[in-house]
Amino acid sequence: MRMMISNSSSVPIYEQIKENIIHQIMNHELLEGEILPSIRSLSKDIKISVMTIKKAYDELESEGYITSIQGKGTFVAPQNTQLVQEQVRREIENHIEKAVTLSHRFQIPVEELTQLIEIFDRGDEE
Amino acid sequence: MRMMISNSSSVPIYEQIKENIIHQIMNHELLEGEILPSIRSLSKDIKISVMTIKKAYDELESEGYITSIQGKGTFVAPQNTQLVQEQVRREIENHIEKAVTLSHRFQIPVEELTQLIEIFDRGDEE
DNA sequence: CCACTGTTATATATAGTATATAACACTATA
DNA sequence: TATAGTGTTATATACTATATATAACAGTGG
Repeated sequence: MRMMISNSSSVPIYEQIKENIIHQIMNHELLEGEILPSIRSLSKDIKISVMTIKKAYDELESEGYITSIQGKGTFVAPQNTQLVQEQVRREIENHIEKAVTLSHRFQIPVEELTQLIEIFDRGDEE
Repeated sequence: MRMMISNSSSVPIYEQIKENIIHQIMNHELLEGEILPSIRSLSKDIKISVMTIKKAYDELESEGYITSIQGKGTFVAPQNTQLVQEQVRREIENHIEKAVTLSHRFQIPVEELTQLIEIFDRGDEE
């Protein structure tokens, strides 16, 4: 499993692990039902304490991303696509709203925002 | 001075104070050269330890927002408008880029983003 | 001198983060 | 059934960030 951890970051290690896994689920690099590395193996792999991995997995489970089964392992939970879509829309709205608010505050024409969208829209497709 | 502090927030108090003052400077509610409340008076006012206020002011000073003069007080530093504009543009670009990336990842047409801009653009002017 | 500024230092408390270790419980399999 | 792998729970320890309280020091201005 791909997992980049910065030990010096101010972001807690368990948060980095969470973000990493959520990101992989969102990008379908991890699929529904797929098994995650066991707590102990991931612990050895990235040299992080078992308890820290456990904390990350616990929170991911309580947030509905994964499911742990004692004795078997930890698996990617079925995605509630509608819920995900709603969360994503909310996140997008937040970004746009903040951008617009900043434009107003500093008198930047909103046309520049639409231009930025076009630029990133092109530059982002691979 | 207007200052809302949430004691239960996960955001540190000194960070909340910083954000609050930066926001007021950005919105020209605090003007260049204007004097800020003294550390002790603000401490009494919002019932926060002197040292916490000091920490907030220290960081604001090292970030160039304010200037402290021993025995006199703490003042809003002259704004480097060009630098501010650049920072704002960078922040706006970040928001737009994230919104576009999410749209791509979840196959939401970017046209919806431009629509959102229009909506917030209208809704935001008072 | 006095009353207000900011500055520095010390001690203390609490919470979050991270580690190490151990024991327990469940599953699958040789 | 023994064993080796899972997750779970508990305990102790350490470090850091945050926040508080208190005190003393230093500069400004009336």
